[in-house]
Amino acid sequence: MGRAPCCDKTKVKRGPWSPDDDNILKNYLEKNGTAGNWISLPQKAGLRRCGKSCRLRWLNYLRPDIKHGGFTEEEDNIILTLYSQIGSRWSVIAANLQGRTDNDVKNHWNTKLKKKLLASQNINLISSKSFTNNINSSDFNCSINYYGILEPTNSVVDSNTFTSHMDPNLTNSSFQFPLPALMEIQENDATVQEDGYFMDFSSGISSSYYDLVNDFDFQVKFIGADPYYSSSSSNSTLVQANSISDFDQSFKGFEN
DNA sequence: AATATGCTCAACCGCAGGATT
DNA sequence: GAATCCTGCGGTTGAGCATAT
Repeated sequence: MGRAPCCDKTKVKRGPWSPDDDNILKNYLEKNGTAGNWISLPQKAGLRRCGKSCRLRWLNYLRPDIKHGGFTEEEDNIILTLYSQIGSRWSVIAANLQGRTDNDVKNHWNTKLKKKLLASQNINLISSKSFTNNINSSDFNCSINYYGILEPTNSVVDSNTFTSHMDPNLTNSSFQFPLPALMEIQENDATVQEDGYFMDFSSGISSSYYDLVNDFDFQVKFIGADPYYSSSSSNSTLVQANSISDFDQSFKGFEN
């Protein structure tokens, strides 16, 4: 049995808000506030709307301090910087922009900034730098080198994010850098219990999970533009492998 | 002018987690 | 400590508009 719905969908109005609905909600909130309960608010205010819908309408549109209209260059830069640091934590990013909501920032990112970033990557790839990360702990020793192969390209990788998750019980590393379409990954002397690797080419995100039983030493190369790339996320391709040989098999065709 | 395609953004959904009972 | 309620969040959807063919 699933979770009970927050309201009876057959008895509430859905879809776009009318100016009348907006006025009722705005007037009620200005007089009474939420009284700490959005769920009962629509009934008290005389609105045939779900409480969650009222909350969203107020926070994203009706609040007096909301800034409507296009984003400035400065705001774009803040979003790009924060996204590169913390990823899609839109509420945190929005909190750094006066009068912007998480929904606004998210929409702006999805429709404008992502494309802007990708366009800039195609130029910046020429100046990509190699990336090295070393992780050490008493039980775990792993050296990872990521080499960006510096070559201009028109191919697009749909993210600038490459994330590697170490065994969370020991250490955890997450880092991001411009992901070149041509790159070489070399991983040596990691200790593995359960091999699990996946690459999601629609997002450009790759993860590898390490545990602690078997030693291994391997090198993975994928060279060439990503043939799995699709501009539509609904057509995303997930390549999954349970072993290094499976993983290598998945990359046949990348290699020269 | 008609139709197809792409883009934007408001709104919805389900889930996680904190608060309350 | 368990169950329930409520809020806040990020992902997704789809109507309406703009642009291309």
